[in-house]
Amino acid sequence: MSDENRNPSYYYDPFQSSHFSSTYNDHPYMSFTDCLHGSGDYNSLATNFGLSPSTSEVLSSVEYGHQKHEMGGGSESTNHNPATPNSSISSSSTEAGGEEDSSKGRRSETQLKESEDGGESSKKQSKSKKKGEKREKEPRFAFMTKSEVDHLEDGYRWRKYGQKAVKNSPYPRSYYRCTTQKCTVKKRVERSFQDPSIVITTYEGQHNHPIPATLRGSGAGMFTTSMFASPTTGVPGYNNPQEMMFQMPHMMTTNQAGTNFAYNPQTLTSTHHHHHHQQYNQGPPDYGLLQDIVPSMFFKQEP
DNA sequence: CGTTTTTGACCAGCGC
DNA sequence: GCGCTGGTCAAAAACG
Repeated sequence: MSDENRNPSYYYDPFQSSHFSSTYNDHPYMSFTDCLHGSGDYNSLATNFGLSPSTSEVLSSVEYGHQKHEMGGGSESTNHNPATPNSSISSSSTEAGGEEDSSKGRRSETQLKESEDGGESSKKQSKSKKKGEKREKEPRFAFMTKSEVDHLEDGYRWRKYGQKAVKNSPYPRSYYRCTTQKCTVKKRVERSFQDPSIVITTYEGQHNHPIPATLRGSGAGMFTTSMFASPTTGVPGYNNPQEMMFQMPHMMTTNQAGTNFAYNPQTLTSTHHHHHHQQYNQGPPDYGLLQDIVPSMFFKQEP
């Protein structure tokens, strides 16, 4: 049931409201139209990105788990004039229940606390990781999308392994896992508790396998993206979600030829062009959609 | 019949 | 230590 209600709403809401306030757990959250916690890795990110647009529009995204860039000067004065008045989303955000949560300036330690079993309890069959080997905190990446469907289609196969209710939110959060056995990538999907039209997708980990050739020429998953190297320079300690946000795009931050705000869906289909043998993380990778999408919302201003 | 979803139980971390 | 919250497991159900 539930066919793919592709409801591509092209809404662009670059930092409109700037008061980021909540902190979900330790994950920095953003306000309505802004962003929220993020995670994931570049590969998956890009890959996933490739398909998101087809289903809906990405509003913003965040990534952390790698090195930290100090953007400084972020300044919360996001009064950057919404270039697009259509940001209907934000309009409602004005009140939307007036829930801004306690904007506790708590520092968000973006750490994936996943400690494994503490001590060998009696049970604990599955997961034979008892070697004191801690779970590695893999990078995560999250982005917001305006979509009617919770689960966005990407080129990968996911198996839902859990669902939990989100506090203060009528919408539950779903946990997915890549069906590929070697793949440890997890995906978390939830709908914004303030803007039901927005879904928040969070990827965690990186795919160690190619995208299943399930979708035939549908325009999904064409990014093999092995670009972007992951420096992993220690764990970041963001203080403000803002910082985090600006950080995420650091991959394309390099300069992005001029922050073009054009997020043409067509880019999607015309991405497979450069098919050389250079599959290394180095070199000028084609950012593909990322270039179109991300920058538009992340670079509201220039340093 | 294999696979995915559903769903409650379970577990780990944090705050009190 | 207890209770809350978030995340995962796993058995059964649902799905193809």
